[in-house]
Amino acid sequence: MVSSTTTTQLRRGVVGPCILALLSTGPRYGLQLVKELDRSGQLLSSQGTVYPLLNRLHESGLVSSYWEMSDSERPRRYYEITNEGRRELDEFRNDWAEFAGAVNTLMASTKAPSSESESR
Amino acid sequence: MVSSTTTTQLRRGVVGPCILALLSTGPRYGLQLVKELDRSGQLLSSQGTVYPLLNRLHESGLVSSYWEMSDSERPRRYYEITNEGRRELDEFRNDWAEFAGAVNTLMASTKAPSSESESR
DNA sequence: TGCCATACCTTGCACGGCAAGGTATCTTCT
DNA sequence: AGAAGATACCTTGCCGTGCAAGGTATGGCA
Repeated sequence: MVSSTTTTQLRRGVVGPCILALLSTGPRYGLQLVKELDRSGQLLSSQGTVYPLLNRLHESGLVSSYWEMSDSERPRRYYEITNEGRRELDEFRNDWAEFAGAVNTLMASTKAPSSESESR
Repeated sequence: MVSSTTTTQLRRGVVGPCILALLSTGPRYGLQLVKELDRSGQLLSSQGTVYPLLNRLHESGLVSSYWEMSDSERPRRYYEITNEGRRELDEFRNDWAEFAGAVNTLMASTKAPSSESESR
């Protein structure tokens, strides 16, 4: 609040699941995730978020990783979602839907009067 | 993540605006806000969130307050939204819509295949 | 040789929600 | 009268997470 970074606060607890979501469609390496998240709207602003996060996800067993050594490119560390990761992701989708629904409801129900015909 | 309190993280940056939203329909006192938020879904779990938050909102000039002394009831401190508070609230609504939209898009676009017909 | 881009990673800060604890007053029950 | 509970206020200290800033290494290109 007040701070310029309203969205930074909103991101809390969301970036991890977003990464899981991306990984659920296929493996990626760190920088790639940064770029994709960056492109997906306001979901990320720095590498300093992603690498520690990937470590945490790894330690929690939600993702696994492997190095890909090519002799023509930088070595890359790819991450893959695990089954447990998929379970977490599903759970998040539920939590998120419920939470966002609650916020939307509150925001809508307190909105300036125009022609209310609220249900609920 | 991993922690039992996924929603706690989601609440970050949202509770303040929710309070502003409630206040935008009329003044309330602390405990009342706690109860209303509690009832509005998963938006709050403790008084320890609300009172410090109200202080911050007050210091930032987003709300004002006055004491209501009744000889038949506990003294209550009522909070009212200020014009600046309304501005903040509007801004939040935009930020939130955009952010939630980004999350929803990502979550939807990575969802299990059933019969994709993505636009965008 | 120097420089940029790509890739990895760490450190320390700041912020906000939360549990736990604390005070005071009024009512109700025994 | 004394205890218990409800209602109202408030503070303190912890913890997780995102972020800026900084740091390393290697390949390509001029």
